[in-house]
Amino acid sequence: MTRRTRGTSAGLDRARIAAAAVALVDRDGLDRFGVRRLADDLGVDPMSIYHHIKGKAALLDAVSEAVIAEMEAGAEEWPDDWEQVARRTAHDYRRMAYRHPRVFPLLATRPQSSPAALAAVERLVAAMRRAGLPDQVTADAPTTLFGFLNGYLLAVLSGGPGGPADPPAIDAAAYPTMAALAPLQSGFGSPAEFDRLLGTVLSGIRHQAAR
Amino acid sequence: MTRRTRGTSAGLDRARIAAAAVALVDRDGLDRFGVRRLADDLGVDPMSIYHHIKGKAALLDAVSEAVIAEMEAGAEEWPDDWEQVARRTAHDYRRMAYRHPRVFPLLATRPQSSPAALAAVERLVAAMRRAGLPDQVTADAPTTLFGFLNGYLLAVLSGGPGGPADPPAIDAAAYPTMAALAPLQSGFGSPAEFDRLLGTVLSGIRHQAAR
DNA sequence: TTCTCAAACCTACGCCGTAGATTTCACCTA
DNA sequence: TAGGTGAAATCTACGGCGTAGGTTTGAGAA
Repeated sequence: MTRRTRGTSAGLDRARIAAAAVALVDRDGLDRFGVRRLADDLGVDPMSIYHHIKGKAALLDAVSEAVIAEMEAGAEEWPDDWEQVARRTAHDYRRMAYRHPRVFPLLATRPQSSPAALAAVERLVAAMRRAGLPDQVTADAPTTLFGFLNGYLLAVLSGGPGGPADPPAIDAAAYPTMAALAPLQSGFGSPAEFDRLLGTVLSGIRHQAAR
Repeated sequence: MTRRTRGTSAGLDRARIAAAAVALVDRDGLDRFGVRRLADDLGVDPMSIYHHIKGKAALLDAVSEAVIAEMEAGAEEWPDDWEQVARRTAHDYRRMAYRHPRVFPLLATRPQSSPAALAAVERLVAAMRRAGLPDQVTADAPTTLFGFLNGYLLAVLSGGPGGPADPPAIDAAAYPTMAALAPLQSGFGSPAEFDRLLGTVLSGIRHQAAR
Protein backbone atom coordinates (compact mmCIF):
# COMPACT_ATOMS: atom_id res chain seq x y z
CA MET A 1 0.00 0.00 0.00
CA THR A 2 1.50 3.34 -0.99
CA ARG A 3 1.27 6.47 1.07
CA ARG A 4 -1.10 9.22 0.21
CA THR A 5 0.36 12.59 -0.58
CA ARG A 6 -0.01 15.14 2.14
CA GLY A 7 -3.46 16.50 2.67
CA THR A 8 -5.45 13.80 0.92
CA SER A 9 -7.66 11.71 3.15
CA ALA A 10 -6.56 8.24 4.12
CA GLY A 11 -9.98 7.44 5.49
CA LEU A 12 -8.69 7.07 9.02
CA ASP A 13 -11.01 7.21 11.98
CA ARG A 14 -11.08 5.87 15.51
CA ALA A 15 -13.06 2.74 14.62
CA ARG A 16 -10.85 1.75 11.68
CA ILE A 17 -7.72 2.32 13.71
CA ALA A 18 -9.07 0.31 16.64
CA ALA A 19 -10.02 -2.60 14.38
CA ALA A 20 -6.57 -2.68 12.83
CA ALA A 21 -4.98 -2.48 16.27
CA VAL A 22 -7.01 -5.45 17.50
CA ALA A 23 -5.95 -7.43 14.45
CA LEU A 24 -2.31 -6.50 15.02
CA VAL A 25 -2.35 -7.57 18.68
CA ASP A 26 -4.16 -10.78 17.73
CA ARG A 27 -1.50 -11.53 15.17
CA ASP A 28 1.75 -10.40 16.81
CA GLY A 29 0.99 -10.07 20.52
CA LEU A 30 1.18 -7.14 22.89
CA ASP A 31 4.97 -7.07 22.99
CA ARG A 32 5.25 -6.49 19.26
CA PHE A 33 2.43 -3.97 19.16
CA GLY A 34 3.50 -0.46 18.29
CA VAL A 35 2.43 2.70 16.58
CA ARG A 36 4.81 2.22 13.68
CA ARG A 37 3.73 -1.35 12.96
CA LEU A 38 0.09 -0.30 13.16
CA ALA A 39 0.74 2.52 10.71
CA ASP A 40 2.38 0.02 8.35
CA ASP A 41 -0.72 -2.19 8.48
CA LEU A 42 -2.90 0.81 7.74
CA GLY A 43 -0.63 2.02 4.93
CA VAL A 44 -0.20 5.32 6.66
CA ASP A 45 2.43 7.48 8.31
CA PRO A 46 2.80 6.75 12.05
CA MET A 47 2.05 10.32 13.00
CA SER A 48 -1.27 10.32 11.17
CA ILE A 49 -2.64 8.05 13.86
CA TYR A 50 -2.03 10.74 16.47
CA HIS A 51 -4.66 12.97 14.88
CA HIS A 52 -7.33 10.49 15.93
CA ILE A 53 -5.92 8.87 19.07
CA LYS A 54 -3.69 10.66 21.53
CA GLY A 55 -0.93 8.12 22.14
CA LYS A 56 -0.05 4.52 22.66
CA ALA A 57 -1.93 4.25 25.95
CA ALA A 58 -5.12 5.61 24.39
CA LEU A 59 -4.59 3.18 21.52
CA LEU A 60 -4.60 0.28 23.96
CA ASP A 61 -7.72 1.68 25.60
CA ALA A 62 -9.40 1.67 22.20
CA VAL A 63 -8.33 -1.94 21.66
CA SER A 64 -9.85 -3.18 24.89
CA GLU A 65 -13.00 -1.16 24.32
CA ALA A 66 -13.45 -2.60 20.83
CA VAL A 67 -13.03 -6.13 22.08
CA ILE A 68 -15.47 -5.69 24.97
CA ALA A 69 -18.01 -4.23 22.55
CA GLU A 70 -17.98 -7.51 20.60
CA MET A 71 -19.66 -9.17 23.57
CA GLU A 72 -22.69 -6.95 23.28
CA ALA A 73 -23.51 -8.20 19.79
CA GLY A 74 -25.93 -11.05 20.43
CA ALA A 75 -29.45 -11.76 21.51
CA GLU A 76 -31.11 -8.95 23.40
CA GLU A 77 -33.34 -11.32 25.32
CA TRP A 78 -32.09 -12.09 28.78
CA PRO A 79 -33.61 -14.53 31.27
CA ASP A 80 -34.99 -13.44 34.61
CA ASP A 81 -33.05 -15.92 36.71
CA TRP A 82 -29.86 -14.28 37.96
CA GLU A 83 -27.83 -17.47 37.80
CA GLN A 84 -28.67 -17.90 34.15
CA VAL A 85 -27.70 -14.28 33.52
CA ALA A 86 -24.40 -14.84 35.31
CA ARG A 87 -23.67 -18.07 33.44
CA ARG A 88 -24.40 -16.57 30.06
CA THR A 89 -22.38 -13.45 30.78
CA ALA A 90 -19.48 -15.60 31.91
CA HIS A 91 -19.63 -17.78 28.82
CA ASP A 92 -19.85 -14.76 26.52
CA TYR A 93 -16.83 -13.31 28.29
CA ARG A 94 -14.92 -16.56 27.97
CA ARG A 95 -15.65 -16.83 24.26
CA MET A 96 -14.43 -13.29 23.74
CA ALA A 97 -11.25 -14.07 25.69
CA TYR A 98 -10.53 -17.12 23.54
CA ARG A 99 -11.16 -15.11 20.39
CA HIS A 100 -8.54 -12.55 21.49
CA PRO A 101 -6.17 -14.31 23.89
CA ARG A 102 -3.38 -11.80 23.38
CA VAL A 103 -5.67 -8.84 23.97
CA PHE A 104 -7.12 -10.31 27.14
CA PRO A 105 -4.34 -9.29 29.56
CA LEU A 106 -5.25 -5.72 28.70
CA LEU A 107 -8.79 -6.22 29.91
CA ALA A 108 -7.81 -7.92 33.13
CA THR A 109 -5.24 -5.27 33.96
CA ARG A 110 -7.19 -2.09 33.29
CA PRO A 111 -10.42 -1.04 34.99
CA GLN A 112 -13.27 -1.34 32.50
CA SER A 113 -15.67 1.53 32.17
CA SER A 114 -16.98 1.18 28.63
CA PRO A 115 -20.77 1.13 28.14
CA ALA A 116 -20.71 -2.54 27.13
CA ALA A 117 -18.92 -3.51 30.35
CA LEU A 118 -21.22 -1.44 32.53
CA ALA A 119 -24.31 -2.80 30.78
CA ALA A 120 -23.27 -6.37 31.55
CA VAL A 121 -22.82 -5.56 35.24
CA GLU A 122 -26.10 -3.68 35.41
CA ARG A 123 -27.91 -6.65 33.87
CA LEU A 124 -26.50 -9.00 36.47
CA VAL A 125 -27.13 -6.88 39.57
CA ALA A 126 -30.61 -5.97 38.34
CA ALA A 127 -31.52 -9.66 38.03
CA MET A 128 -30.12 -10.38 41.49
CA ARG A 129 -32.04 -7.55 43.04
CA ARG A 130 -35.25 -8.64 41.33
CA ALA A 131 -34.69 -12.06 42.91
CA GLY A 132 -34.58 -10.40 46.32
CA LEU A 133 -30.95 -11.21 47.19
CA PRO A 134 -29.40 -9.15 49.99
CA ASP A 135 -27.94 -5.90 48.70
CA GLN A 136 -24.42 -6.56 49.97
CA VAL A 137 -24.29 -9.95 48.26
CA THR A 138 -25.56 -8.38 45.05
CA ALA A 139 -23.07 -5.53 45.24
CA ASP A 140 -20.19 -7.96 45.80
CA ALA A 141 -21.17 -10.42 43.10
CA PRO A 142 -19.69 -8.67 40.03
CA THR A 143 -16.40 -8.10 41.81
CA THR A 144 -16.21 -11.76 42.80
CA LEU A 145 -17.35 -13.08 39.45
CA PHE A 146 -15.14 -10.91 37.24
CA GLY A 147 -12.28 -11.31 39.67
CA PHE A 148 -12.48 -15.03 39.15
CA LEU A 149 -13.06 -14.75 35.40
CA ASN A 150 -10.13 -12.42 34.86
CA GLY A 151 -7.69 -14.40 36.98
CA TYR A 152 -8.73 -17.79 35.68
CA LEU A 153 -8.79 -16.81 32.01
CA LEU A 154 -5.45 -15.06 32.37
CA ALA A 155 -3.94 -18.27 33.71
CA VAL A 156 -5.54 -20.44 31.07
CA LEU A 157 -4.60 -18.20 28.16
CA SER A 158 -1.06 -17.39 29.27
CA GLY A 159 0.27 -20.39 27.37
CA GLY A 160 -0.24 -18.78 23.98
CA PRO A 161 -2.89 -18.09 21.38
CA GLY A 162 -4.05 -21.63 20.65
CA GLY A 163 -4.97 -22.68 24.13
CA PRO A 164 -3.50 -23.34 27.54
CA ALA A 165 0.04 -24.56 27.99
CA ASP A 166 0.17 -28.04 29.41
CA PRO A 167 1.76 -27.81 32.83
CA PRO A 168 5.30 -29.11 33.29
CA ALA A 169 5.88 -32.43 35.02
CA ILE A 170 5.54 -32.27 38.79
CA ASP A 171 8.29 -33.43 41.13
CA ALA A 172 6.45 -36.24 42.90
CA ALA A 173 8.93 -36.38 45.77
CA ALA A 174 8.62 -32.70 46.69
CA TYR A 175 4.90 -32.30 45.96
CA PRO A 176 3.25 -35.70 46.42
CA THR A 177 -0.36 -34.54 46.61
CA MET A 178 -0.11 -32.37 43.51
CA ALA A 179 1.47 -35.27 41.67
CA ALA A 180 -1.33 -37.60 42.75
CA LEU A 181 -3.95 -35.14 41.57
CA ALA A 182 -2.23 -34.35 38.27
CA PRO A 183 -4.46 -36.65 36.18
CA LEU A 184 -7.48 -34.63 37.28
CA GLN A 185 -5.90 -31.47 35.87
CA SER A 186 -5.87 -32.82 32.34
CA GLY A 187 -8.79 -30.69 31.24
CA PHE A 188 -7.06 -27.41 32.07
CA GLY A 189 -8.74 -24.75 29.98
CA SER A 190 -11.55 -27.00 28.78
CA PRO A 191 -15.20 -25.87 28.69
CA ALA A 192 -16.03 -28.58 31.24
CA GLU A 193 -13.47 -27.22 33.68
CA PHE A 194 -14.72 -23.70 33.17
CA ASP A 195 -18.28 -24.77 33.87
CA ARG A 196 -17.21 -26.61 37.00
CA LEU A 197 -15.26 -23.70 38.49
CA LEU A 198 -17.90 -21.19 37.49
CA GLY A 199 -20.44 -23.38 39.25
CA THR A 200 -18.29 -23.32 42.37
CA VAL A 201 -18.14 -19.53 42.41
CA LEU A 202 -21.87 -19.15 41.75
CA SER A 203 -22.74 -21.63 44.47
CA GLY A 204 -20.61 -19.57 46.82
CA ILE A 205 -22.64 -16.48 45.98
CA ARG A 206 -25.90 -18.43 46.30
CA HIS A 207 -24.98 -19.67 49.76
CA GLN A 208 -23.88 -16.26 50.97
CA ALA A 209 -27.32 -15.05 49.98
CA ALA A 210 -28.98 -17.83 51.94
CA ARG A 211 -27.25 -17.09 55.24
CA MET B 1 28.47 5.77 42.02
CA THR B 2 31.39 5.52 39.63
CA ARG B 3 31.97 2.64 37.27
CA ARG B 4 34.56 0.02 37.94
CA THR B 5 37.31 -0.34 35.44
CA ARG B 6 36.98 -3.37 33.24
CA GLY B 7 37.66 -6.67 34.89
CA THR B 8 37.24 -5.59 38.50
CA SER B 9 34.33 -7.16 40.28
CA ALA B 10 31.20 -5.12 40.87
CA GLY B 11 29.83 -7.75 43.21
CA LEU B 12 26.92 -8.54 40.93
CA ASP B 13 24.95 -11.72 41.28
CA ARG B 14 21.45 -12.92 40.50
CA ALA B 15 20.07 -12.15 43.97
CA ARG B 16 21.46 -8.63 44.14
CA ILE B 17 20.21 -7.86 40.64
CA ALA B 18 16.77 -9.26 41.41
CA ALA B 19 16.49 -7.20 44.60
CA ALA B 20 17.43 -4.01 42.76
CA ALA B 21 14.97 -4.86 40.00
CA VAL B 22 12.13 -5.32 42.50
CA ALA B 23 13.01 -1.96 44.07
CA LEU B 24 13.05 -0.31 40.66
CA VAL B 25 9.63 -1.66 39.66
CA ASP B 26 8.23 -0.72 43.07
CA ARG B 27 9.50 2.81 42.59
CA ASP B 28 8.92 3.56 38.90
CA GLY B 29 6.46 0.93 37.69
CA LEU B 30 6.68 -1.71 34.99
CA ASP B 31 6.49 0.76 32.13
CA ARG B 32 9.62 2.59 33.23
CA PHE B 33 11.50 -0.58 34.06
CA GLY B 34 14.46 -1.28 31.82
CA VAL B 35 17.90 -2.75 31.72
CA ARG B 36 19.63 0.61 31.45
CA ARG B 37 17.78 2.13 34.40
CA LEU B 38 18.49 -0.96 36.47
CA ALA B 39 22.16 -0.72 35.57
CA ASP B 40 22.16 2.91 36.67
CA ASP B 41 20.71 1.93 40.05
CA LEU B 42 23.38 -0.72 40.44
CA GLY B 43 26.15 1.64 39.35
CA VAL B 44 27.09 -0.70 36.57
CA ASP B 45 27.23 -0.92 32.80
CA PRO B 46 23.97 -2.22 31.28
CA MET B 47 25.71 -5.13 29.61
CA SER B 48 27.19 -6.36 32.86
CA ILE B 49 23.74 -7.53 33.86
CA TYR B 50 23.63 -9.88 30.90
CA HIS B 51 26.42 -11.98 32.38
CA HIS B 52 24.09 -13.01 35.18
CA ILE B 53 20.63 -12.87 33.62
CA LYS B 54 19.93 -13.59 29.98
CA GLY B 55 17.67 -10.72 28.99
CA LYS B 56 14.78 -8.52 29.98
CA ALA B 57 12.27 -11.38 30.07
CA ALA B 58 14.48 -13.41 32.40
CA LEU B 59 14.90 -10.31 34.52
CA LEU B 60 11.15 -10.07 34.97
CA ASP B 61 11.02 -13.76 35.83
CA ALA B 62 13.59 -13.10 38.54
CA VAL B 63 11.49 -10.20 39.85
CA SER B 64 8.34 -12.27 40.22
CA GLU B 65 10.27 -15.15 41.73
CA ALA B 66 11.87 -12.88 44.33
CA VAL B 67 8.54 -11.40 45.30
CA ILE B 68 6.83 -14.79 45.62
CA ALA B 69 9.70 -16.00 47.78
CA GLU B 70 8.91 -13.26 50.31
CA MET B 71 5.68 -15.06 51.11
CA GLU B 72 7.51 -18.11 52.31
CA ALA B 73 9.26 -16.21 55.09
CA GLY B 74 6.99 -16.69 58.07
CA ALA B 75 5.85 -19.26 60.54
CA GLU B 76 6.44 -22.83 59.50
CA GLU B 77 3.51 -24.08 61.54
CA TRP B 78 0.39 -24.63 59.51
CA PRO B 79 -3.03 -25.67 60.83
CA ASP B 80 -4.68 -28.92 59.82
CA ASP B 81 -7.98 -27.39 58.76
CA TRP B 82 -7.94 -26.76 55.01
CA GLU B 83 -10.06 -23.64 55.24
CA GLN B 84 -7.63 -22.08 57.67
CA VAL B 85 -4.77 -22.99 55.35
CA ALA B 86 -6.59 -21.40 52.43
CA ARG B 87 -7.43 -18.25 54.40
CA ARG B 88 -3.90 -17.76 55.62
CA THR B 89 -2.41 -18.40 52.20
CA ALA B 90 -4.82 -15.91 50.68
CA HIS B 91 -4.01 -13.26 53.27
CA ASP B 92 -0.26 -13.78 52.86
CA TYR B 93 -0.72 -13.43 49.13
CA ARG B 94 -2.76 -10.26 49.55
CA ARG B 95 -0.18 -8.70 51.83
CA MET B 96 2.54 -9.46 49.33
CA ALA B 97 0.46 -7.92 46.55
CA TYR B 98 -0.06 -4.71 48.53
CA ARG B 99 3.64 -4.56 49.30
CA HIS B 100 4.44 -4.70 45.59
CA PRO B 101 1.40 -3.43 43.70
CA ARG B 102 3.35 -2.58 40.57
CA VAL B 103 5.00 -5.99 40.46
CA PHE B 104 1.75 -7.86 40.92
CA PRO B 105 0.54 -7.77 37.28
CA LEU B 106 3.64 -9.80 36.49
CA LEU B 107 2.55 -12.58 38.84
CA ALA B 108 -1.02 -12.69 37.60
CA THR B 109 0.06 -12.77 33.97
CA ARG B 110 2.78 -15.42 34.04
CA PRO B 111 2.37 -19.02 35.14
CA GLN B 112 4.14 -19.51 38.47
CA SER B 113 6.44 -22.46 38.89
CA SER B 114 8.85 -21.31 41.59
CA PRO B 115 9.34 -23.59 44.61
CA ALA B 116 7.61 -21.10 46.90
CA ALA B 117 4.50 -21.05 44.70
CA LEU B 118 4.38 -24.83 44.36
CA ALA B 119 4.88 -25.29 48.11
CA ALA B 120 1.85 -23.11 48.85
CA VAL B 121 -0.33 -25.14 46.50
CA GLU B 122 0.94 -28.44 47.86
CA ARG B 123 0.14 -27.30 51.41
CA LEU B 124 -3.41 -26.47 50.45
CA VAL B 125 -4.23 -29.61 48.48
CA ALA B 126 -2.57 -31.82 51.09
CA ALA B 127 -4.79 -30.34 53.80
CA MET B 128 -7.88 -30.81 51.64
CA ARG B 129 -7.03 -34.41 50.93
CA ARG B 130 -6.39 -35.09 54.58
CA ALA B 131 -9.86 -33.75 55.26
CA GLY B 132 -11.26 -36.30 52.84
CA LEU B 133 -12.61 -33.89 50.22
CA PRO B 134 -13.35 -35.37 46.79
CA ASP B 135 -10.25 -35.41 44.59
CA GLN B 136 -11.80 -33.36 41.79
CA VAL B 137 -12.82 -30.61 44.19
CA THR B 138 -9.34 -30.62 45.71
CA ALA B 139 -7.67 -30.53 42.32
CA ASP B 140 -9.85 -27.62 41.22
CA ALA B 141 -9.49 -25.56 44.38
CA PRO B 142 -6.11 -23.91 43.72
CA THR B 143 -7.17 -22.91 40.23
CA THR B 144 -10.38 -21.38 41.55
CA LEU B 145 -8.75 -19.71 44.53
CA PHE B 146 -5.77 -18.21 42.75
CA GLY B 147 -7.93 -17.32 39.79
CA PHE B 148 -10.06 -15.22 42.09
CA LEU B 149 -7.09 -13.82 44.01
CA ASN B 150 -5.24 -12.78 40.87
CA GLY B 151 -8.23 -11.22 39.18
CA TYR B 152 -9.52 -9.44 42.27
CA LEU B 153 -6.15 -8.11 43.40
CA LEU B 154 -5.38 -6.97 39.88
CA ALA B 155 -8.60 -4.95 39.86
CA VAL B 156 -8.05 -3.52 43.31
CA LEU B 157 -4.44 -2.55 42.72
CA SER B 158 -4.85 -1.17 39.22
CA GLY B 159 -5.51 2.29 40.60
CA GLY B 160 -1.91 2.84 41.61
CA PRO B 161 0.57 2.08 44.37
CA GLY B 162 -1.24 3.58 47.34
CA GLY B 163 -4.45 1.69 47.09
CA PRO B 164 -7.49 1.23 44.87
CA ALA B 165 -8.78 4.00 42.68
CA ASP B 166 -12.18 5.16 43.77
CA PRO B 167 -14.62 4.34 40.99
CA PRO B 168 -16.00 7.17 38.86
CA ALA B 169 -19.53 8.38 39.42
CA ILE B 170 -22.20 6.13 37.96
CA ASP B 171 -24.82 7.38 35.53
CA ALA B 172 -27.95 6.70 37.57
CA ALA B 173 -30.24 6.93 34.57
CA ALA B 174 -28.44 4.33 32.49
CA TYR B 175 -27.48 2.00 35.35
CA PRO B 176 -30.05 2.43 38.12
CA THR B 177 -29.26 -0.73 40.07
CA MET B 178 -25.52 -0.09 40.13
CA ALA B 179 -26.19 3.45 41.26
CA ALA B 180 -28.44 2.23 44.05
CA LEU B 181 -25.80 -0.22 45.24
CA ALA B 182 -22.91 2.23 44.98
CA PRO B 183 -22.83 3.03 48.72
CA LEU B 184 -22.14 -0.65 49.43
CA GLN B 185 -19.04 -0.50 47.22
CA SER B 186 -17.35 2.07 49.41
CA GLY B 187 -14.96 -0.45 50.96
CA PHE B 188 -13.44 -1.43 47.61
CA GLY B 189 -10.02 -2.86 48.38
CA SER B 190 -10.56 -2.97 52.14
CA PRO B 191 -9.57 -5.96 54.28
CA ALA B 192 -13.24 -6.43 55.17
CA GLU B 193 -14.23 -6.69 51.53
CA PHE B 194 -11.41 -9.11 50.85
CA ASP B 195 -12.51 -11.31 53.71
CA ARG B 196 -16.10 -11.26 52.52
CA LEU B 197 -15.30 -12.24 48.92
CA LEU B 198 -12.77 -14.82 50.01
CA GLY B 199 -15.44 -16.30 52.26
CA THR B 200 -17.78 -16.50 49.27
CA VAL B 201 -15.25 -18.40 47.19
CA LEU B 202 -14.35 -20.77 50.02
CA SER B 203 -17.99 -21.46 50.76
CA GLY B 204 -18.43 -22.34 47.10
CA ILE B 205 -15.64 -24.89 47.37
CA ARG B 206 -17.04 -26.23 50.63
CA HIS B 207 -20.46 -26.76 49.11
CA GLN B 208 -19.10 -28.42 45.99
CA ALA B 209 -17.41 -30.88 48.32
CA ALA B 210 -20.67 -31.57 50.14
CA ARG B 211 -22.65 -32.51 47.05
C1' DT C 1 -11.12 33.96 -5.75
C1' DT C 2 -9.13 33.85 -1.31
C1' DC C 3 -9.06 32.16 3.44
C1' DT C 4 -9.20 28.71 6.84
C1' DC C 5 -8.32 24.49 8.84
C1' DA C 6 -8.24 19.59 9.47
C1' DA C 7 -5.78 15.68 7.84
C1' DA C 8 -1.71 13.74 6.75
C1' DC C 9 3.26 13.66 6.27
C1' DC C 10 8.39 14.62 7.38
C1' DT C 11 12.23 15.29 10.44
C1' DA C 12 14.52 14.70 14.45
C1' DC C 13 15.45 13.46 19.31
C1' DG C 14 16.26 10.66 23.04
C1' DC C 15 15.28 6.46 24.61
C1' DC C 16 15.34 1.21 24.42
C1' DG C 17 17.19 -4.02 24.17
C1' DT C 18 21.01 -6.44 22.99
C1' DA C 19 24.85 -8.60 19.72
C1' DG C 20 29.75 -8.73 19.47
C1' DA C 21 34.35 -7.36 20.51
C1' DT C 22 37.52 -5.90 24.04
C1' DT C 23 39.83 -5.13 28.43
C1' DT C 24 41.18 -6.32 32.92
C1' DC C 25 42.23 -9.02 36.88
C1' DA C 26 42.07 -13.10 40.14
C1' DC C 27 43.44 -17.45 40.43
C1' DC C 28 45.48 -21.90 39.11
C1' DT C 29 49.27 -24.52 37.64
C1' DA C 30 54.15 -25.46 36.71
C1' DT D 1 57.57 -16.84 40.59
C1' DA D 2 55.91 -16.76 35.36
C1' DG D 3 52.58 -17.70 32.34
C1' DG D 4 48.10 -19.13 31.03
C1' DT D 5 43.09 -19.18 31.45
C1' DG D 6 38.54 -17.75 32.07
C1' DA D 7 35.11 -14.96 34.22
C1' DA D 8 33.44 -10.33 34.95
C1' DA D 9 32.74 -6.02 33.33
C1' DT D 10 32.93 -2.46 29.82
C1' DC D 11 32.65 -0.27 25.14
C1' DT D 12 30.66 0.31 20.65
C1' DA D 13 27.14 0.04 17.55
C1' DC D 14 22.62 -1.13 15.39
C1' DG D 15 17.92 -1.11 14.54
C1' DG D 16 13.63 0.03 16.48
C1' DC D 17 10.62 2.68 19.47
C1' DG D 18 7.21 6.81 21.03
C1' DT D 19 6.35 11.25 20.00
C1' DA D 20 7.24 16.63 19.80
C1' DG D 21 7.15 20.14 16.44
C1' DG D 22 6.94 21.86 11.89
C1' DT D 23 5.28 21.55 7.02
C1' DT D 24 2.41 20.43 3.05
C1' DT D 25 -1.89 19.69 0.87
C1' DG D 26 -6.50 20.09 -0.65
C1' DA D 27 -11.51 20.60 0.45
C1' DG D 28 -14.93 23.63 1.49
C1' DA D 29 -16.50 28.28 3.40
C1' DA D 30 -16.73 33.24 2.60
